[in-house]
Amino acid sequence: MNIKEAAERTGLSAHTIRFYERSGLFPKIKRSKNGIREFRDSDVNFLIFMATLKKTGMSLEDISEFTKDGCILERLEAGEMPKEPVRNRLSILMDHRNKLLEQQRNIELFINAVTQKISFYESYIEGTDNKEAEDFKDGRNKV
Amino acid sequence: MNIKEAAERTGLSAHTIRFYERSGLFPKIKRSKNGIREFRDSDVNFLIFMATLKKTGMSLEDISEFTKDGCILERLEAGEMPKEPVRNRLSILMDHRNKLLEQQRNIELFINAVTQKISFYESYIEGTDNKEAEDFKDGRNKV
DNA sequence: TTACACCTTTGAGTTGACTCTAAGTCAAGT
DNA sequence: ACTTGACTTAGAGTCAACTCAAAGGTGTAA
Repeated sequence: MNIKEAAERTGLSAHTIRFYERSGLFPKIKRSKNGIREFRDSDVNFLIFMATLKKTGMSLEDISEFTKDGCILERLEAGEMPKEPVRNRLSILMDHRNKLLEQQRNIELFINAVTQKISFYESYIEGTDNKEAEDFKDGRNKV
Repeated sequence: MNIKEAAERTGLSAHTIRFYERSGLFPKIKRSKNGIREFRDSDVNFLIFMATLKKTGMSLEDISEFTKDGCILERLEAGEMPKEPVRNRLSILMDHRNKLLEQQRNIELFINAVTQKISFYESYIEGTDNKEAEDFKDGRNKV
């Protein structure tokens, strides 16, 4: 498929995909004889995974560290993959998973904080008294 | 307290705090007679709340929309706060909470995806067979 | 009094991540 | 043959969010 369809499927713009390739964020895409990129399903899946790494806060630099050894799976299946790059990927992914778990905890805490603030403002607008809101006003949250 | 201590307590740099004030991200901090910012605990709490909004993905622009009516609580207590700005804050917070809930769902999905990839790479390194890893290799994840 | 460690300002520089422009190629349709 | 709409490149431009620099003020301590 061409870059336009790949863009549609990944939710990235064609511009962005070219920019990513130039920046070494993923292995070079195969070209047709006139130099046009021909995306396979697996390329698109790779892009989608990268985009998800991105969405969950990984920097492009870290992503290119992750992808620098190219498409590992094909070589794994061919039995010609050294273990070192695989270990490298593994440690990047494990670090990222730890970050995600922390993010998950933070989000939960913050949802609670926001919910408290919401119920405080709500009770003000409704003119009702609200125990939670009163607690909230104890000076730790003068906003 | 001075800006240095406020920086330590909030985890922001003094530079960043000045930059935030300049950008209208929070109500101007009171100054001593020689123009030095004097932070109260409530200012620091406000900053921490803002920093958390930031950490959970709110843009500075949206944060300043949130804070543009200044320190509401003081005026609420004095009974001199119109309801409109409170409604405005409420709707910003509710939008943000929705985003957070979505983020929470996405992170969970992605933790699962990463965990699968991790167990695939692990089983490769250990040279063991792994049903999950085999499923994973079905062509949807050629990475 | 001199040194030091703070503080202040404005404006410029940096970084990351796009996003677009200009100038051009190529293939298919009318 | 010509138009249309894809594609290509290198390099420039944009935007958010800092981050720093220069030049100077203030207050305490030896």
